[in-house]
Amino acid sequence: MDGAGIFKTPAKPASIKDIARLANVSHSTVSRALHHHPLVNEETAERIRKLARQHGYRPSAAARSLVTQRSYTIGVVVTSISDPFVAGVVTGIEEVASRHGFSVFLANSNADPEQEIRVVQSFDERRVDGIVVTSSRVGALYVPVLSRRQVPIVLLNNQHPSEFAYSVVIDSTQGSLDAANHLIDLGHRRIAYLGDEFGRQSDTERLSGYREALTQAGLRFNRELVVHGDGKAEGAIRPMSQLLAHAHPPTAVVCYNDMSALGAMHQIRAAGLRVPEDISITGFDDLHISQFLNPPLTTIRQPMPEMGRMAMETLIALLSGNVSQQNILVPGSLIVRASTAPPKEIS
Amino acid sequence: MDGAGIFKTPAKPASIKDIARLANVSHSTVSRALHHHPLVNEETAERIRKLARQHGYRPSAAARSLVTQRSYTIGVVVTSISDPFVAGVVTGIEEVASRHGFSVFLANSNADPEQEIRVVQSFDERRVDGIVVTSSRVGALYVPVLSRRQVPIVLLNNQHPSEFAYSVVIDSTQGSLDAANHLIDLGHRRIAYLGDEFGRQSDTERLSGYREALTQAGLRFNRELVVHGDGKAEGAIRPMSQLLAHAHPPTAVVCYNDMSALGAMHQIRAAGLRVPEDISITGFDDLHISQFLNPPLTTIRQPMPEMGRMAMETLIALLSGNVSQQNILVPGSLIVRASTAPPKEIS
DNA sequence: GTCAGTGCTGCACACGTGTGCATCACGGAG
DNA sequence: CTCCGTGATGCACACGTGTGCAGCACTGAC
Repeated sequence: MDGAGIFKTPAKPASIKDIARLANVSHSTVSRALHHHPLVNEETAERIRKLARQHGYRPSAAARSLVTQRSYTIGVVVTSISDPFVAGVVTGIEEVASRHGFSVFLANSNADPEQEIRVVQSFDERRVDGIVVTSSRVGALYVPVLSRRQVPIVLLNNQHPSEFAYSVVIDSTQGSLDAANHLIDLGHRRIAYLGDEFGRQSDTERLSGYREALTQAGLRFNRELVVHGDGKAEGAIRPMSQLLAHAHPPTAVVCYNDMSALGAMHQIRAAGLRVPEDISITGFDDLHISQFLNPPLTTIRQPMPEMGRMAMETLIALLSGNVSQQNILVPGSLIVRASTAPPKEIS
Repeated sequence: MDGAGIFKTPAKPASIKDIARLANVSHSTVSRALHHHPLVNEETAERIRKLARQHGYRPSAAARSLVTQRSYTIGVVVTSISDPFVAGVVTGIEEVASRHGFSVFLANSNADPEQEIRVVQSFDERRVDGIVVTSSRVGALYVPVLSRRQVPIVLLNNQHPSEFAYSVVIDSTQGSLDAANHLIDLGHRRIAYLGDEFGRQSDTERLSGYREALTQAGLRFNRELVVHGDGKAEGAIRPMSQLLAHAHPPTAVVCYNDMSALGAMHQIRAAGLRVPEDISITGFDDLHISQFLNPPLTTIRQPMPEMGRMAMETLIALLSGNVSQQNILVPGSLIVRASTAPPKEIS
């Protein structure tokens, strides 16, 4: 917050002028030599480059970006990097960014609007060339920044889809429908949905996918079988025990994501029941750990790094002036594992 | 890699001179007004600040850092942000950094020396005020940067501890000793160690902690019960099946970390055995998911965000010229859960 | 009326880099 | 010898901000 205080002065790095002095030329010539400008004599250029190498000269990105009006940095806002889904996405973003010479600023918002404002302000001062936002719940805050400077913003699995032009989004509806259909195919008739009360857009879509599957199969939609957690494992405990306390508990649960599924399974075991013998469970994400769970989790895979890559590539396309597909809808894929099985009895 | 190409020019943000023109003063006065310099008339200062607010003026960090010789950025190098341990640490780092007005550059090295060099070079060009490195295997690469510029570097759970002055490290030896002692107290006599072939320093320490526990308990150390994975779940499959194929399989396994334990448990079940009835398992880290596993994992907790916070606070202390404790050894704590139990029979 | 003091403001430079334009040396053609 | 083209280099400015120092207007004391 303050950043003030007495600072120990580090050794000043070599500047372009230092190299120029050593080579007995002007700093312009050094600049051109390092950029392989054709107008510089090849011999002197090589001599300059050698000197620069020897003295470990690194051009100051700050000075350069001051004149070029381009920082070659992007800002990434996430709710929490501890969220494994987010981490997977950021991996993809960073990979593409680094390959194209961009550095990435990472900032957590903790889903706190005030913090999110501060983050955007700092990105603004840093003059980032673009911004990627994952799973934000406060999309509206970006409008001022977007309109004042023309910084391209790409939203990834955002909760306010219509607000912005560019986005990468998983097909939640279809994924959830696939998960529910899988359970129906196995013979389940009483299927619950365990959602995320904070997942404004995605929760709505996943709920409607689940609902559509029921409708298509001629099953009636039961409000009592819809409960909500917070998208985390611990948050699934209460809603799951709520389902278990029901007079006719479900034989299967479609969970908002893998972490919710993890918490749900934990609570099912705590109640002395087994997965999938007593209750089948599906997740959403296919986190790396999900295949190693006991039982391994049936889920809808989101290609997280790939989605991150797409977001960053969209950003780069925008920065290059290329027209880019505005809204990318990414299909999920059903991964069947051992957490789902036919129900014990016809209920 | 290139970063070149035709760029769409975004709207140029308001500069300090624009505000100066609007306020009919020189840019110096604007600068002073915004910094609440006492020599500026309070009325005009307020007028200037209002104008700046209205026009959404944000000072350019690049220009500022050019003259102040301070970027208020730090670089964080990690092997992979997808690693949940790393993500936990970065959360702590980012929290403290943001609170002190620092922005953080995040870069993955993928444990690739070449990539790590590129990362350090880019941090160098960005003139970061400090660097945090987590779990690096290639510490020696930082020496050139460290010596040329005087950029403070803090290493977190690094594998080359003696190379640098400042570090935050978990007490691996004691943690591993605690885990092994816990198993011995439960009555286990044939205890295996499943390590990480890449964890140069930490693996050595955890192995020696395990070994010391055996010695103290009067148990003989058996080379055949020491196997190595790669610190990831899938990497634990092969060494674990190796242990299971042994003529006298162990009744308990001390694992290098939670992810290895996850893979080991998976393989144990694949062999038709149960945890903890047939084999007890301990981990190291206490990842967020570990409490929700089936069975919940007994492990040594590393306070990941806290360690990240300590690393960043060390950095800030160094930047403020305060002397700081050079090497912080963080104690782990044994968390007993259901993956450990007394052995079935006396072996 | 002069002078010192005070309160405020602008000038001018610095930070490190990129680049349009002028300049310079040189060589060849007329 | 003059003229002009060519290849290489430097000058000078710009980018946006911070700051030492000079300078201004005004006030009050003598």
